[in-house]
Formats: sequence, C-alpha cells, structure tokens
Amino acid sequence: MNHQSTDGTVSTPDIIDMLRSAGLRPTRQRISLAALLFGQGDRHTTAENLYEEAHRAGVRISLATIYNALHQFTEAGLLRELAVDGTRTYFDTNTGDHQHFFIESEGRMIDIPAPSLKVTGIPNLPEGKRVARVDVMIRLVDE
Amino acid sequence: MNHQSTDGTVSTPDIIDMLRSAGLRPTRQRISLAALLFGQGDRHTTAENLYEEAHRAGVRISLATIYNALHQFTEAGLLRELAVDGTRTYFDTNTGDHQHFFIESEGRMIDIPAPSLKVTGIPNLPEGKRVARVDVMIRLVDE
DNA sequence: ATTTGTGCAAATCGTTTGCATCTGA
DNA sequence: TCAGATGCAAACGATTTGCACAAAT
Repeated sequence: MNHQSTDGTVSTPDIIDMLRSAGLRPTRQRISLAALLFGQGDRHTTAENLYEEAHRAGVRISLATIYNALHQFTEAGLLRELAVDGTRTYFDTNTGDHQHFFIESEGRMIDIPAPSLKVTGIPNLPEGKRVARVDVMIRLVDE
Repeated sequence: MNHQSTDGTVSTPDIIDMLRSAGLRPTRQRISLAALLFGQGDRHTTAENLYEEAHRAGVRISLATIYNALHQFTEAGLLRELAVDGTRTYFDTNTGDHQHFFIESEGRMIDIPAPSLKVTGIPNLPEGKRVARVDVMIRLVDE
C-alpha cells in the first residue's frame, strides 16, 4: 500500500506499481505526473500549476490530460480534492486524515496533522446520512 | 443592528434601513433581492438560484446585477460566502458564528450552530498571520 | 488486435466586465 | 443634476468534451 520510501522519493518501478494497483495503465504521462506529485513529500497543487511544472521539467503533456489524470488519481484514492475558493480546484497528495491552514494572500495551504486538531460536538445527522468527510479550513490573513 | 422581526419576515422599510446602514442605495433590485434573501429565515443560495427565484417572483433583474448585489451584500457583512465544491459559490444569510453539514447528493447545506460544535488543538500559526475564519464542512452521503 | 489514453481545439459553465442607459438622492 | 446602479452582451478563466491519432496490453 505504501509506495514511498522513507526519504520521500519514489522510484519509477514503484510509481508503475502504484498506478497498476490503482487500476491505471502506467503511461508515460501518468508516470511523469505521479513522479512530480508523489516524489517530494506532501503537496497541494492545481492543474495549471502542475501543467507549468511538468513543462518546466521537460514533460510533454497537455492540460486536458492533466485534468484527466488528476481526476483519475482522485477516484483511485491517490489524491484528495480540496474546495478552497470557488475559482481553482486544489489537489492534495496527502490522503490521510488531516486538515489545513489556508493563507489567503498566497493561495497556499499548510497541513495540520489530524492528531492535534479535533472537531467535537457534531449534532445528530439527518436521517439516513453518514459522514463522508470532515473538512476544516482555517483561513489566515496578515496580522 | 437587527433588522428582522421575530417571525422571520422583514418589512420593506426595514430592508431599506438595512441597505442604507450598509452604505448601499436602496434600489428596486436590491430591495427585492434583500426581501428574498432575508425575508424567510436563514438560507444558502447561489446566484443562478436567486435569479430564477426572483424571476418566478416577477422581479425584473439581470444576472449581472444579482452577482453585483451578492458581492456588495457580502462586503457589507450581510452575507457570508461559502466555498463548497469549486463549481458554484454559495451565499449564506447567516453571518454569525456557525458551521455546516453539506449533503452531497442534494447540494444542500444545513447550519450547525456554533455553541455545539468546537474545533480544538489548532497549532501555532505561521509568523505574522492571524485567523480570519474557521470553516468546518461536514460532508454527508447516503447511508 | 483491441482497448485505453492522449492531444488539440472547440464547447461549456459560472462569473466578471465594458459601456450606454437609467434612477435615486 | 449627477454619482451611482442597472442591463446587456461580450469577455473571461477554469474545466470538460469530441474526436482523430498514438500507445499499452
């Protein structure tokens, strides 16, 4: 299940593995994207952002393919989608239980590990529903 | 400060008052929108949604004006903007301290009053930042 | 050989903007 | 009167889609 080594890097064979076990064909583009996404610890990125990064790294890939890949990765449970401000969609490589600071001035997010942050006093849920996820976003501005 | 009577209705003079004290000219369109928004207790709505509702109610108003008004109301502190899913922007007539259930299947939100729900264990903030707002969104799916 | 993925450009969706016209103070 | 508001249509940015071509099994 864990495809990352302790130093935060991921080797190509491991990436191919990760994609295969997610039921995704390890194509050149997906391998490149996965390497960028999972090769350097937890990160939060947007499609456009990743597109530029890929091009800077010399990877030939279209924006449409990036969107496809990000959604496929999300469905496969490799990424988590974050709603922040209604304009762009962020993707988080950390799919574990955690929350976020959001720095409005920079459009940047910082992870808050789950153990420290707690949400208590959730009222009874409406009939026939269950909690899919609890999202906490702590919005920060300059002092 | 409080422009609503206890039964949740708002009279036209009160709406005009509300707009004036918010520094907004009480135009025909803004009065109509404010009546729809604040005339029936707390609600969560989108621009498109409000546009249809206004037209059903026989109010002549353009979508652009709705967007303008929603943003002006938000800046004036009469509304709160909610980021839910990156596609549409929701506006909440309840500007007090509270949080939300979000029912994914219906795209509908339910208020959670502040006193019951608590977020604890917030880590130290980055240097020079302060908390602007803590948003909690509890996403619900069918059981 | 067959299935699946990719790239491109056009289409779509929610939202914003420019500008001529109206309206409230 | 005249700053401020409105409506319309065109512009916009992010995202999705249709389809011919290419790559993976």
